[in-house]
Amino acid sequence: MTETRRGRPRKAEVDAEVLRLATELLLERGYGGLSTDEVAERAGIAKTTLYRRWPTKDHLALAVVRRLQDHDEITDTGDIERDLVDYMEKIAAGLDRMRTAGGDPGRSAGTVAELVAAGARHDDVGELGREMYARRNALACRLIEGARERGALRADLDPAVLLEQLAGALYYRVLITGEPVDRAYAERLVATALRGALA
Amino acid sequence: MTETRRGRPRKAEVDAEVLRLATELLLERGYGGLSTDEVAERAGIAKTTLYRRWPTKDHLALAVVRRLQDHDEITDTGDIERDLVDYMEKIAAGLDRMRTAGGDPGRSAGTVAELVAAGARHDDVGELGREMYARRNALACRLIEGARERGALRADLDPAVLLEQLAGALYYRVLITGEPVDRAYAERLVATALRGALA
DNA sequence: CCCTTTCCGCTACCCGCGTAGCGTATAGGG
DNA sequence: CCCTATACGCTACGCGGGTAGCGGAAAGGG
Repeated sequence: MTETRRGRPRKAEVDAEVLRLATELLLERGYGGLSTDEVAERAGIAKTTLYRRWPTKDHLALAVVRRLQDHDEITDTGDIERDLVDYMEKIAAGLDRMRTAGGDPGRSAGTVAELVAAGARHDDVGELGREMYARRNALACRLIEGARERGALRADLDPAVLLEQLAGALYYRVLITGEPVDRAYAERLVATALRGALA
Repeated sequence: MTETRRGRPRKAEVDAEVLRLATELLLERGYGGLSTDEVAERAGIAKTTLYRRWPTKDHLALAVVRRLQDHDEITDTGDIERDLVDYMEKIAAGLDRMRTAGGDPGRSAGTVAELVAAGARHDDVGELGREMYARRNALACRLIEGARERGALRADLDPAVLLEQLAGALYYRVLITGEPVDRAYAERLVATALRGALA
């Protein structure tokens, strides 16, 4: 399984140090303030060395964000409404984690939007991003299916559609309208989705 | 009301011609393929003349898209479910209108994502974009409120939340998961949102 | 011990966005 | 008729992302 390494091995410290510096710049100054030239210079390496590891700035930025997001878990209390509200809040907190230093809470649109665009520019970046979502959504899907099996939710409910309604509304607010996402909104959102709109 | 113009007036044909060329490039090659240098050269004007009218490439691209999108109307048949499905399809069609030439239908993520990012980069671009959405959503809100007043929808329903659920799910698919949006999906989505998830 | 492979740092370069500064053209206002 | 404000075209430049090509360094394999 372990591929035999040929040729001169990479300096191991470089990856960690570059990610550290890139994280610092991204969180401090936002996506536009993250410069590959500056990261390379501060890390004391040649730009070409950086580009050998991350073929574009977009790849580097995604790597940074992945490290910031890899902590999510989902709690299952048996109260589906409460669990979904918690899940929404966790997503919002994750988005908030990549807002610019000094920026208003709930206003992380810049970096998120740039990453979405990055995913559209490079297939592999988009694929990696989608994997992040897929893993998280798989957990949430199980949550919903559990509730459905014990009779709390409609038998014909498609968990994916419900999740898209909920997470979609969140992202719509963050990316498009720019309105903040707080717990009060998460509660209204989940309540509306669960109870439906029909009289 | 009409401000008296001082100084040399702008050449009127330039605006139309630049928008024409920019539209062509944007639809043909996508956001990255739209180059201010090339537009200016093809239009036979100096780059500075272009930048006097649109202060950044992002502003120019938004102007192009606004022209492409200004046709939307909403039909009110009295059947709220059908009207909402139609509305979802109109949004999807609008997104599709700015996909790259030769690209798969439903795969307009690139340009849309870049525009969202552009809105985050420049406050005024974001504001203009939000105005586009606000106008369209105001119409849809009236549709929903009409249905609510005649008793078809819950009295305590917040129209804005319902709209965010629906449009949000659409954009979530287009921007994040990259899955296509067709009429079948619109129907499932609206049905789930209206009937709710609870058993 | 050489050979190949990969990495590294360096310099030099292209491209696209956006700006600065200049001389000139063209309008309205006194 | 001049004055001022604005537009225009031009050249030159700065910045950031990304690539090409070189000489040299560090590993494994025959």
